Amino acid sequence: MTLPQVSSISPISGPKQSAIPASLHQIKTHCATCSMHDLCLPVGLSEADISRLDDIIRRRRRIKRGETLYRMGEKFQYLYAIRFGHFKAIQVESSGAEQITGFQMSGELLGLDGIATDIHQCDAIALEDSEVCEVPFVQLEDLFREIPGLQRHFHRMMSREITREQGVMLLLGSMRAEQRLAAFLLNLSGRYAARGYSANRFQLRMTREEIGNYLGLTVESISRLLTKFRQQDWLKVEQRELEIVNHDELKKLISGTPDEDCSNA
Amino acid sequence: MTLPQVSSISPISGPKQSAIPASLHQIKTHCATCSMHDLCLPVGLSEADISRLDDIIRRRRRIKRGETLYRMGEKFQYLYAIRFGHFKAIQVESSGAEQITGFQMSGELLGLDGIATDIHQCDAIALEDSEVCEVPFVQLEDLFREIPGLQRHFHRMMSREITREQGVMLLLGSMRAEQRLAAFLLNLSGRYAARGYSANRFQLRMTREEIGNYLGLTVESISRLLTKFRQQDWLKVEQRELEIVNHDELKKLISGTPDEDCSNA
DNA sequence: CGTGCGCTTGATTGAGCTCAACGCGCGTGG
DNA sequence: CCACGCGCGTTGAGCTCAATCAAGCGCACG
Repeated sequence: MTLPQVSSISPISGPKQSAIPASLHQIKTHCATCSMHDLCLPVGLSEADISRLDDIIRRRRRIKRGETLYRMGEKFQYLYAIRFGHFKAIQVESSGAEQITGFQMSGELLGLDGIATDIHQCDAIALEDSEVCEVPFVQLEDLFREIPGLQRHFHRMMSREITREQGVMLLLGSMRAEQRLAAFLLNLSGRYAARGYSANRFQLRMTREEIGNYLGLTVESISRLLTKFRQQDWLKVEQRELEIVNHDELKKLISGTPDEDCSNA
Repeated sequence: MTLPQVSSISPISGPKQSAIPASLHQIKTHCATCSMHDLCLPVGLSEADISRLDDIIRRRRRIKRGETLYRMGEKFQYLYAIRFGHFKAIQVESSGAEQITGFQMSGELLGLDGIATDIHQCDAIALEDSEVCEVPFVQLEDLFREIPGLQRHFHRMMSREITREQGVMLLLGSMRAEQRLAAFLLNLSGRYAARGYSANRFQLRMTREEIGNYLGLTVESISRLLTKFRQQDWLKVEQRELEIVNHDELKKLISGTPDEDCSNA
């Protein structure tokens, strides 16, 4: 029940907890002081508007590692903005096969899959102890009518999710194993960079199994590829600790067509 | 240069052109009389509200087979509601590799990928002579503030696009070739059924090449699989003409895990 | 101190790719 | 009118990349 340890993730620009009385912290969520502020919210939103948003976000939820935030088939009521932590979203097929459709991190939104039918279409599971803001969607939609900038921002976030998934389709549909893993690692790298963390050193929050599942590969393949990348001095890997040593080679690998000869044919 | 043969797709409930003066047809789009009405619009929208929507849709566009509706990199301004016809959306990679991320048909929306950055992220190409309504997005967002039901409906459509893509990720990430094709055919079947066409007999609007690209397989694989399905009497195929004979076997194939023994282990 | 999970590595297999040839229908031009 | 080329589809043969199967290691945790 303590305050989230925002300091532990140490964004480049730390929260400015300036003049807000401590007592208020317990009843308001304070988007204004959230470190993920500028990922969740449009730039230039007024103090007053932020406060109105705060007003409808009545609850924060802590989700421990391995726990589910919501499950497929449950009624959809809330969107969740991740304050800190990591999640995976998984789709379970009738046969029982699981497919991870995404890994979400702080500043990203969970629950968009539920809007279509008012029923969640996938499970969201915490990869580590995490915290989310619970945003009642009906009230959020009401607020859109009063804060056009917020509406626009929300549409952008949904659209970004659509294009993100299109990128994954490209990956799954037309890349070979090496390329998939390289693309995955660079994607993580970029997202950490956008959050003010190192683009080159970070911790994998998911197992090899989960990476493989996401990329349409097996654990063994992931393991072998990581070994290979390490041997080529493109990365350093030790358990979950990862360092990207040769960003460029990984990039080349992705865009490099199987037939390299087309460069000066 | 002839008119698209709307009659050839013969929806169950044809447009009711009742009492509207012919002259008006040229300046208004008339969602009310569009046969895709109930796919595009929320149920229970008032006449007045529909008319307001009509007012912002100033243009219909005809797109001939093979022409692009919009291209990656172009400025995003409009959403497009397909009145009739079929499109494919393709993502082009830096290396030049193409990936088809979806096939859209009448009553579906195109352009959602552009909202995030105001730049289209993929190409939309007509698979046959088609017609779309051009909806200026900025004005549509304004309208959302005044017609909550329309806002809600739009959010549902975006969310449906997200879950649709998640389904494709499941397909690409964890299904074998047979299952992918079966899932694809049943998906088409369901969508035609929802439009009042036959669920079991329809025409493929795309080449084998395009199907393969979409499913992460080669033309040859698609061809072989179609032959196989035909030999098992699950389908009849002749050129683009397709009839699903054994719906159930196809369904079983999809959900059937490779190891069948887990049913009563 | 065992037990299990996550990870790695090796050996083998096989699904789907690649390459190649061919057929068919259709439009185009001689 | 036929010849030709071309796009689309089919089929076969061989190969390859990643899956599967199998074994073992190390660390965390009861």
